[in-house]
Amino acid sequence: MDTVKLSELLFPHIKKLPAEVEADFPARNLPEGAKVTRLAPSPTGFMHFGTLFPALVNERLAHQSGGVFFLRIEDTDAKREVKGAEKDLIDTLAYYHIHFDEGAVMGGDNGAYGPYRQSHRAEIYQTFAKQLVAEGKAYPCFTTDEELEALAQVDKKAEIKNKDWHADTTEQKEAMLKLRDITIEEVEDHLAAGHAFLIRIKADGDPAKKTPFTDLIKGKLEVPENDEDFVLLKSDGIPTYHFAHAVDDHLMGTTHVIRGEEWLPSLAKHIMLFRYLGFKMPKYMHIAQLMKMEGNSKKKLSKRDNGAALSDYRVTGYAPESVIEYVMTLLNSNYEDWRRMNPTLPYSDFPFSIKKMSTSGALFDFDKLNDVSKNTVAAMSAKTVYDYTVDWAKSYDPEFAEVFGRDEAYSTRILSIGRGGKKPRKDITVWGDVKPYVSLFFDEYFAVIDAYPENFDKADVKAALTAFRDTYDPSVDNNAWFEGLKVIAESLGFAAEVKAYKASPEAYKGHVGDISTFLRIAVAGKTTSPDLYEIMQIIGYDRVIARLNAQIDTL
RNA sequence: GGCCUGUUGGUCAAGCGGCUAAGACGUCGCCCUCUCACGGCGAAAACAUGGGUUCGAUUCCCGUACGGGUCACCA
Repeated sequence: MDTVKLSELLFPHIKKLPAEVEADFPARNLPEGAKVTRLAPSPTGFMHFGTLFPALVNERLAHQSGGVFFLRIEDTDAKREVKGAEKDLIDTLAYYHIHFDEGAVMGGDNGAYGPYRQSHRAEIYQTFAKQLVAEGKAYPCFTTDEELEALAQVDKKAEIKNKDWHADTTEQKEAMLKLRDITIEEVEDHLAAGHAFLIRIKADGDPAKKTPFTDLIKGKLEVPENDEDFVLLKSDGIPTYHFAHAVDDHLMGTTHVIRGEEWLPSLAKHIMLFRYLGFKMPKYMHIAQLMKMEGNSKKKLSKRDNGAALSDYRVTGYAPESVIEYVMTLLNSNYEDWRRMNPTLPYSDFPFSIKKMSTSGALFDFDKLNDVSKNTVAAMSAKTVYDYTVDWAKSYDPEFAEVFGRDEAYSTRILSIGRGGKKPRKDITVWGDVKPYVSLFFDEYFAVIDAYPENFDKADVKAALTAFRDTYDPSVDNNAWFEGLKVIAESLGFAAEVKAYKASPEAYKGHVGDISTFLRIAVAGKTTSPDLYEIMQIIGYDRVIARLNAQIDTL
């Protein structure tokens, strides 16, 4: 068999030699230890939570080492491609502030190792495929799936669909092996008849033999050799994942391949490919999948699952920082300790360690995410929270966006209550929490929701509100203000100190805290609110008096 | 089913042959406190299982059980 002739027959249009292609992709000039990583998603669906894992690990490892992080779109399957998925991918990654040094950008490429969309690299793959055919390491296959299945008397598609796997029969194996025996004459006939063909690798492995392999996360593994003549080039001339991975990551100079552990079983194929092609293998890290609870068992978090779509987090109003922060806690077990020590540093200052990565899949935990988010938002400036909230509300609550965004200084002042310092308030988990929290500051939303406690005489409530109205001086400080409340309390037969009341409750009608509750209901509309003094300072004297009067009139 | 891989409290997770087996979230209790939100203290709660190896196993080895992944002209 003249394999060189065969390769010319199959790829007459490929004139370049592999060496010439190599010349177009020179080795990267990077300092010692710099890692080159990539995110290589396929545009077959919308970004989901799990995608953030490899994205962040790739990004951290590259940038932490002074290396390069690039985006490659693996659009090799036209059938499964989802319209808009690529845009969603690029937009979402930008929304989460995941920055690429090079790669696919909206409408084109940025970088010297492109094209970064695999659909645009057909000739590159074909150059290497041609070489493999010429070297007798790969061969054309004109047999269709249907013919193959008929030959082996199995319906592989049904098996896949029903998850009903059977060991390959000897008939199947023999049928597969026979495909290798195609002759030049047969190829010429097929080509003359215009038949489509695909390229298969001629596997020389023995699955009984194991190759030791070290994964940077999983540690030492045993990989059985590959004996499957898997497809390199599909009949449309576009490669499968395996072949594209080997060619691209070689040419693009990827030093570390970081991907989900679902790729582990394909490792044998990749080892074989790098060997056949004479490429040096990159280092591999297979990271565990994110799981969710389904009934009593863990399941892979898939695209359709509730909470899986990254866009959901945006809609619900989680800050991108919160989501990233949560992912970091899942990725590196010592991240939370570091965060406690460094509450204000950006997450990118964290010394990310491969060693601290979990080998098994974590279960998504909303409670934990919410807690992380609360802390993340609490550490933001009032201005940042304001900007995020208005921006979010514009899409999901336009009326509130208008009201809250009307006076930035005013709204920011509200958000400043209890912000900063050692023990900041943590009222906001998602942007949707802002509205109920701040509504009392806006006349369009203000309403007296809670009733006055029933164990008090309405007359006392009215007297307290009246006394406060008549003495309220917004110019005094918080302490003086509260002293004023105590005076009112005593004048109405309430204890000025809670302790005094508790010591002898029968001696008083109530205590100063009760007086403040009356006020709180009248001015804030409910029994729970941030610091009342601050509220009054912000809403202003006139509004305080108006609200008091409205209550005094109805009591 | 074959192959690969994993198993520490409800969840995440330290641990790397000798510990009263960290910590975080959640739950519960107490304290602080003019409400709320913080904050502080405390409680309940775990090494899947059976064999080895060893003076000694959560840690090393083998089996079992139970998870997970994968087995396409999908990635």
